[in-house]
Amino acid sequence: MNAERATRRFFATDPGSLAKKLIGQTLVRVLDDGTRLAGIIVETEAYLGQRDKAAHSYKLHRSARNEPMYAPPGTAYVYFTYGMHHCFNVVAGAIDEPVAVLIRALEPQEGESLIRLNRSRGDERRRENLRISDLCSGPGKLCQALHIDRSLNGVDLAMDPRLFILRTKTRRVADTKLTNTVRVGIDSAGDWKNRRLRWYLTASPHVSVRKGQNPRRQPV
DNA sequence: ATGACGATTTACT
DNA sequence: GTAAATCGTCATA
Repeated sequence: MNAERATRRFFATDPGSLAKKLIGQTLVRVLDDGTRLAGIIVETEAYLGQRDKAAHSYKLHRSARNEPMYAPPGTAYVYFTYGMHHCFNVVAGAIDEPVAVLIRALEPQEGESLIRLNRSRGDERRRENLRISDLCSGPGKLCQALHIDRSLNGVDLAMDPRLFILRTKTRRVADTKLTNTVRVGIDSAGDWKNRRLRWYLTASPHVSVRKGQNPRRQPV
């Protein structure tokens, strides 16, 4: 209802603002066979570029890996980490300004059965036991769930048929429904690890980690 | 050429 | 709580 594909203009803002705007919007992945997988974005983190010690683009570092961060806003930056996981970012700001928003968690919306299969690694027992809140509750999990890998690195989210953001124009999640806290997994970022550049939908059970709470012990 | 490490996830003690 | 899995990237030589 009243949903439109996000255009370049939507992404052309500072990463903190985009991180907040993205909460509540829908991430859509269309597979080559036309299958559609989607989820509502419930958790994001902003990476501020040149001055941000936790960003891949700290001090304007530029390499083959993070090249998409220098591309126009609305570009996908997908990278491979820990030898086994992918992370998906939305490039923000302006061209040659390497800032981005990491998408950290989704509430599954379309294609749950295939998402469940993607997350089960061929283990039927595991597929049955996965809770809905385990499907996309982390940056690596949601990439595995929606088949997002380096083949989508650098694509234009405003134009590419395989990956885009569906934006509900008349709705926007109120700040009062969001928790704003420190980013996850950036322990070596010095004082930047204390900056509150992470946002999540406070009431959502699909968030990756909560302050002082082990996600594995969350009730169904 | 080599070694350390990572914007993570999972299983296990 | 701790540790393993697993490999591309980066800094150093």
